[in-house]
Amino acid sequence: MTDRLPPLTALRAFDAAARHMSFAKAAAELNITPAALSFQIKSLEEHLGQPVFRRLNRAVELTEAGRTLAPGAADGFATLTTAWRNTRRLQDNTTLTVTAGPAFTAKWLAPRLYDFAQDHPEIELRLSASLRIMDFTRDEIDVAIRFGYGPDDGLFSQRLADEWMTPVMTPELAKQVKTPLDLAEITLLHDDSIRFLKPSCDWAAWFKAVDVNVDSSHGPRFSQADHAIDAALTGTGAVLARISLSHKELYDGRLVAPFATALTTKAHFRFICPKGAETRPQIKAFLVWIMKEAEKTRSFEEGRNFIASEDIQG
Amino acid sequence: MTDRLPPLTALRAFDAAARHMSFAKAAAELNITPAALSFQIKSLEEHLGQPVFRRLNRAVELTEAGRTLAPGAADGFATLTTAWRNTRRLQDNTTLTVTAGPAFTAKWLAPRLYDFAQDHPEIELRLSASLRIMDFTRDEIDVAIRFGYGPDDGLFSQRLADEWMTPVMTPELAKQVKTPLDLAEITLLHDDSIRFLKPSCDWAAWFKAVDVNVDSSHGPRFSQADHAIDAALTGTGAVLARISLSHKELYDGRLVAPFATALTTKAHFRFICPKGAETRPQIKAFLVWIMKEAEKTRSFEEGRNFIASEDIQG
DNA sequence: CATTTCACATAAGTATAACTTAACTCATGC
DNA sequence: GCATGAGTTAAGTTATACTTATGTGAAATG
Repeated sequence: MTDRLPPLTALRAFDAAARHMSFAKAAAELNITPAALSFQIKSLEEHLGQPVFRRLNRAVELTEAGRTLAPGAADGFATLTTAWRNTRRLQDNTTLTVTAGPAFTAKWLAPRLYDFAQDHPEIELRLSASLRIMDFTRDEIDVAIRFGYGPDDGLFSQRLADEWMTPVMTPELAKQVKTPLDLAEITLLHDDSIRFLKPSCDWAAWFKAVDVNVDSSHGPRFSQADHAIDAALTGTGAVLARISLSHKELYDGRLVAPFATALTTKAHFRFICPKGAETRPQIKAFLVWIMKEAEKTRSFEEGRNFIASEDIQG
Repeated sequence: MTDRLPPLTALRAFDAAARHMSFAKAAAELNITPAALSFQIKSLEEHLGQPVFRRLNRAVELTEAGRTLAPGAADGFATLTTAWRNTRRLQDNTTLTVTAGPAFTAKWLAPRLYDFAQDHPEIELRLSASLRIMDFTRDEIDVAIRFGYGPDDGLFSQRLADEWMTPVMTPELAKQVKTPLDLAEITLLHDDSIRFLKPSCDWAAWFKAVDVNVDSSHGPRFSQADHAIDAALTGTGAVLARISLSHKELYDGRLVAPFATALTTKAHFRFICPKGAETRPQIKAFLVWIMKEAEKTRSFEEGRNFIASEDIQG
């Protein structure tokens, strides 16, 4: 009565047979003859002490034991296959898969993609926009860009930029807005994507920071930061925008940030990859490039009156 | 550049070596000589195209490739081992592991355990009380008893008893309670564990059913049904109890249900096991026994005035 | 109703992967 | 300076995995 695993080839043969529900197809998948596969199954059944397949005339069906074993076997081999493929992928220094949130992808990465391609024509950059936390072991991801607090234990983590927020709008709209109080007369766009931040960084906090009393509860709300900025780009209203996401638009002059007062947050963007992976050529190249780009964002910090969001509520 | 798996024995050798961080210990685990294990690792590295271990003088450490592969390999083999063990367990007809919620375990299964042991001394029954939905493939569970709506697709499912609810209390307390209105004078105990039921089955619903106006918002609240019943057993107050959980106490006379009006729900208790497993001797015996016991509960249905909870709100 | 066909089982033999024993390397520690 | 510990390598053996060839039984075919 050993609980140790049976011969692994037999288990793999069973997995293939159970997935195809056919010995012949399973044998084809494994590049062996049906006879060999038949023996493997038989061997497995001897180890188990009972059959896993019921042999019908022109088909096979799983016994209860087979049904018990099949899902776990499929799952186990799928895990092994994925891990193996991801390990092999390390040798591929021509592609780099980066995951980031939809907003950062749209407003930060995508506009700079061309720059990166110019600097590193040998690297094929793939973007995977998702809020889901990716698993480097399971998903085919090399690098993640994440916004929040950290720390990321067991991973290589590099702080890219502190985040701060200030009202932005189109230059046309800005003509109507000379003082913070004037914001009460125009539409306020709300970015709900950062509601998870502990000292909240919304319009209410900003108005407190400039010490004016404006009801900021009205106006459209956006669950994704980039949509709020897109709305502001149409001239609809002003949005309290994260600098990292609006930097490109500010630089190009399509948006302006007329007020010096900015809210700082403890959250920041981080570059994350598995420990040790930061030395792989394409990851190193990407890190160097993104750090350089993040540094450029600092130009807008000049002349700002920074107020920490955590100092406001007290 | 094949993405097919390397020799599985080599992968398993790597898994053991990575877990122990020692070739010698890994070899001991696999009952092979260190030399054999060394070859396995070498073979894996040849298949991969790069080393997975860095050989130091008196130790080994994982390379980046090794670190990428190790978690997936460990996970994969753990899955396979679990699946295999669970399949082997099918041949064990002497134990039976049943999972149910804490309340059902405490108030229904536990008091009847002795009966089952009397009927089936050859079966060792194990109870696993947990609200967590168990996975028959992963956890060492044969049978689950679940309360709710179903359906349970892909599983064998047998409805055990419809659930209905009526006020219960100690006989002493019941002397003070002649009409539903009298309930306003005593403490009402609230069972919050069934708040997930769609037409709610709380005191408010029951008072509506008997058409009296009593404020039922006060009184202690219990997140677990058995705790509410335990409180009622001390004479603290009355609880709107699920019949299945209070049946034993009603039968023994420690609680009474003075009112005919009862709320029926669409939820019910179900016996669940993997499809086909219902024919295994100990599972079949348990099913027959639990059905018989559930049938006994029906004796309290006589003379009740059943009102469906979904008819009340309208 | 005989015949073909399909899907798997079995027998016998072979290739190869897995393993063992034994000798080797090379730093570490007493 | 010699034993020790951890891993490597070489040579040879065993057992596993696989192949070819043939067998079986029931369903499909015409």
